[in-house]
Amino acid sequence: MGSMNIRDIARLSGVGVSTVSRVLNNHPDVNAKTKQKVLRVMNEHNYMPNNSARNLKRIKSRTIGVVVKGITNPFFSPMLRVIEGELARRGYAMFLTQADDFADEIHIAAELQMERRLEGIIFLGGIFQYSKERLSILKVPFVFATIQVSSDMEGECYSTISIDDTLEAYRATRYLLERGHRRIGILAGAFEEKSINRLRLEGYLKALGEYGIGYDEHIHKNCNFTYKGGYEAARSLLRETDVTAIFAISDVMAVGAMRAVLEAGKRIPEDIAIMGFDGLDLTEFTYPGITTVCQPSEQMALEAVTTVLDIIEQKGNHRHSVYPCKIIERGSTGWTEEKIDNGYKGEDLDREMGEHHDQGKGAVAP
Amino acid sequence: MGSMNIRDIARLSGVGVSTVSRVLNNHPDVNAKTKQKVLRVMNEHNYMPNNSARNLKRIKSRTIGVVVKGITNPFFSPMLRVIEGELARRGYAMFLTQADDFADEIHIAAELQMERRLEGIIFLGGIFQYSKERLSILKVPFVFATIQVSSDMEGECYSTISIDDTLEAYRATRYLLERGHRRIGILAGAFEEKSINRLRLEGYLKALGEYGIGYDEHIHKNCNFTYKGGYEAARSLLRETDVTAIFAISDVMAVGAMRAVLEAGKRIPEDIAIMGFDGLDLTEFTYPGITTVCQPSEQMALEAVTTVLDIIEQKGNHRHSVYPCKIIERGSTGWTEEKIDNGYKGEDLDREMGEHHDQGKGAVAP
DNA sequence: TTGTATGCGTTATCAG
DNA sequence: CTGATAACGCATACAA
Repeated sequence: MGSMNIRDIARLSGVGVSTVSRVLNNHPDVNAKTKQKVLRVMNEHNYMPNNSARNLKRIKSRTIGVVVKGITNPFFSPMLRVIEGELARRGYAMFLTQADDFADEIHIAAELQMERRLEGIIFLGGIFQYSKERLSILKVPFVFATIQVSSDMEGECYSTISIDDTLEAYRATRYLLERGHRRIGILAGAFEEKSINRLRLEGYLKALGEYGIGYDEHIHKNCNFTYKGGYEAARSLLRETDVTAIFAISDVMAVGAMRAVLEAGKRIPEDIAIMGFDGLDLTEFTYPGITTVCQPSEQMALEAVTTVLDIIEQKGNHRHSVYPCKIIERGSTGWTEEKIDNGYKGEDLDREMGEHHDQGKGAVAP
Repeated sequence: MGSMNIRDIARLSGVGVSTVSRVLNNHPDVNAKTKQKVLRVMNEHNYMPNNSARNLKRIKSRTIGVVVKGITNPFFSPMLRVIEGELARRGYAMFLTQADDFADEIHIAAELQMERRLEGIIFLGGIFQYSKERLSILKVPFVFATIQVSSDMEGECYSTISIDDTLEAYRATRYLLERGHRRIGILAGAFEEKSINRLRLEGYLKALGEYGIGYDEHIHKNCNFTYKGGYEAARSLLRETDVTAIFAISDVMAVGAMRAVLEAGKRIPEDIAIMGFDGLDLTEFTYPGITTVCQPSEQMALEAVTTVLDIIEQKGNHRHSVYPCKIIERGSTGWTEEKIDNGYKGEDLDREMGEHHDQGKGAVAP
């Protein structure tokens, strides 16, 4: 048992294979009694249909593929929960796949659409520019979430759900400028790179420009998106420059930067203010909390599902949604955080952002 | 094009289908020139072999399935990197699958072994007890990593790679006791539950017992494994009790607890000491750093691969490895952390733990 | 309502 | 080194 096939089940149940197949696929027109018998035999031998064979024949699967670039990125966790939930609500299954940092997510999606007979694809994260030819291998509707995609393909061939990285970085920088900061260090990736790095840097520069402040390469630290990257970049910023504020273009780096500042004996926000980006729940639980540009990630996840399913079900066309972020003010930029006795300080955030209580899940099993 | 099959390629290349198949699978005995021609045709029409069909026929796939319970758990990120790297080095592919919190990972694995013709399975996280019957549906060698598994099946039927949760929690608690703490609050799950919760709680109680201290339900806070869970539990601990130390059985909770303590105006470690568990890299970048029971997760990941491949390749038998943890001392329990001018404080840790620089990867794309 | 026969795209077997 | 052909396990059209 275990390596039973549909024919074995048919024989043992005294029916034909097509009847077994019908039971398997919940076809309506099969005698209730026959169905029970077949199900019992299946259970007794714990029969398990072969997915490869099914997918080989099947035309539609009511399955949406989700290709995540860097599945361990904490930013995606709540989004995945929302996507799976909403897909289930509308009667679709989610097939989740991880793409490594240097993997070709389009190729992965292309293989998947065939293998799993996907009816749609949602990309989370990934690169910025795809050629028309590359995208053309995708035969089912697809949407890019959380990235602004540019390609030479007609915009009507796919959807995007994103934020305006430049605008939001601009707003974050203005936030600091308006509170008197003039020397604002920035932790980001290389300037040349076409990516969120670039876009957010442009917003930063635009805001500075409005205050008559030019680009200063000394206070732009090029670092990777890790705690350690933020820590080291902030350290050299403190050692070599006279910044009064640090803008980290990801919350993870902001956490590392915070460590560097406190370790150096400086106060936050009195000596150095810190601004993050993304809205990870971790930023609410550092001390002080980190002011951050919060992306409405769960709304965006919902929109990704709605968009792709609407197209599949012919209820809509490809569209390009841009969501506004919200600066969540916390102690790292001088906001007075409510204290322990005033009740749970996170309630406001919860109300704004919807349920995201299980974010930042720790080691459950290890 | 795009929906070409092996027969089309064969026809266009002027060869037989089996030759195309040989090219596809890198068989040695195919004329170099023929091979080039076939490859060219494949490329021109960007042919993509159908995985379902391949898996339907194939006997072996040189693929190891990795079933992760809670893939967004930061504890697993570095392990996955190690597993994939080591598998690749030995010529195997990794097929990564996520299992939801309440999903049946054994069932998922069973489907997968058939669908992908897996040659072995590695479980990361998951439940504690499996029945013999349930495990019997797995036909290929499998190992459980990071959990102690108990089942009524013979121990020779699978491998385990784990830590001694009870012993390590005992050591952590002793560490606090030896530094003078007598009122040590603990953040953990329900006592009844058979899980790491239970095991770690037992270690905690054993250490207390050796100092003549009994169980006090008031200072055992039952909370989920999130920042928020740790935060809220620690808050009520501070409000209702007189603890001088808090032992969080996961680092994520320790971070939340730290916030609660600082927010309440208490000092760490002078007023309240904090001990974590797991060894997440985040604990190095809070301020103060969090003393934690560091699991050798990357070594364990390596051992998981070695074990399962050795069995597959008949070089070894199932074994049960238990790895010792190491208490990484940091500021949260009074350890004097090196300051910014003394060079990068993480170097020692790096040397001990091997390469894990890319842990805690943040928002790369969003 | 049920059974039979065919083919999905590939690999394995065997014969050349 | 290469080609023809029979499975793999299932879903579906069609026949009963």
